[in-house]
Amino acid sequence: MNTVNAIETNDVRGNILANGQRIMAAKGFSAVGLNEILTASGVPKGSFYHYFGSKDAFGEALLEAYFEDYLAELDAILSAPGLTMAQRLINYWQNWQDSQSFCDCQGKCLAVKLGAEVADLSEAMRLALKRGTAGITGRLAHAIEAGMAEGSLSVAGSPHDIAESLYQLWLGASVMVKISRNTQPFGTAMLATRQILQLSP
Amino acid sequence: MNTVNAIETNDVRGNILANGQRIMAAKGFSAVGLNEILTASGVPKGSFYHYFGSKDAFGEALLEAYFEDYLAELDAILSAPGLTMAQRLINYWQNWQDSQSFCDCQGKCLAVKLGAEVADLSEAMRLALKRGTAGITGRLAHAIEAGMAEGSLSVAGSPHDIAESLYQLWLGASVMVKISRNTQPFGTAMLATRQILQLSP
DNA sequence: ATAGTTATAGACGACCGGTCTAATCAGTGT
DNA sequence: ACACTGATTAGACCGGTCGTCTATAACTAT
Repeated sequence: MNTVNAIETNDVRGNILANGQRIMAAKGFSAVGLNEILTASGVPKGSFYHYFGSKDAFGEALLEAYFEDYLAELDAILSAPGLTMAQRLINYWQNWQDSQSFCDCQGKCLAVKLGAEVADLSEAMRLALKRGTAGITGRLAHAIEAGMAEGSLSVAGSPHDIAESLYQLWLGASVMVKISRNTQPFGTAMLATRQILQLSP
Repeated sequence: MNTVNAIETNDVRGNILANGQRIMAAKGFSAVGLNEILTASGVPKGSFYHYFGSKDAFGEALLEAYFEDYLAELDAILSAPGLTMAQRLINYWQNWQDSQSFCDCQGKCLAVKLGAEVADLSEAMRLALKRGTAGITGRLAHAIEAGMAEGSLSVAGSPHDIAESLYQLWLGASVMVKISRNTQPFGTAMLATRQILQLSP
């Protein structure tokens, strides 16, 4: 017990998580076997249960690692210097659009890909998703509030409700992009977003 | 070849589809084996491949049957007598809300449950989803147009764009309901919907 | 009744899933 | 150099997967 949490993100563990994130963002949770992730990581099958208690626990860790990075990037976008809050928010959604348009519209957002599939499957993963998405909408709500204070945008209703509706909108738009294999849904989502934030189209 | 499409919806075939719909709406596509559906239907395994070519083809038939019923119900709601178009549209989303709040928020909408999971997995199922959702947004767009014509609502932008954004919003709200196990996201989605349709909250 | 088609029945194969135990490795203190 | 300890790996294990295949049953039509 000399290294309680010394190098918490062990090289191997982090590698498995990174590969799992990439592969499951493309194929889903149930459709992917541990074998695929482990061979892609160059890690033997037997090692898995040394790092994770089960596939469920692995999924939970996966989501937690994902949201940690995601929220860090969101924080960076929402505190970019020299911009109004309205511009920062638009940049966030612009960034969303870009990160979901890769390679046959497969995208890499785990909330989009795994949300509906996993919420009814694993309580641990559901709660990880709940924490992560709550972190996102909370930050968006603060940003909207700040934008109202500085006068760069205005909304009808509570900032938190608006933040949640906008997140729902973009979540749904991402699903539609997957279904239609076309980024056009992001266009209409952006129009609706600008309308709700009362920005010029 | 005496019964080309005589009793198209054979009792057995329809039974398999109905049970598959129920089970997959709860557990997803990849996580459910044919065995579970067939034993639930009281149909032996061997019969399956008489009615469906593969699990993929079954999924496609499942989605087609689902959207057929869905669109019929949507048509009924959007032509209910003695109501304005605005009221009919609100009824549609009220109905959506009710049909997704059952039993631990598992819902029964296959577009919500299977959309993200299946779009990257099977081209046939993806196209079935695309056709079905296009049917929904198309009807919503017409309804919005009619509502504008009769003066019961008004929107900023093209009715079709608005219809798509509203559908995206409710799709995302349904995912969030699954994640949070709470119907509150439907509340904010309804607020945003009324705002976009410029109806009194 | 009989021939021919349609549907049911379920065993079977090849494979892959997650899980667990036993062996191996690496590193430390002496 | 060596035993000891914990971290890591290897692979067996059992159950379930989809899909196939043959044999039987139920109809239909002549």
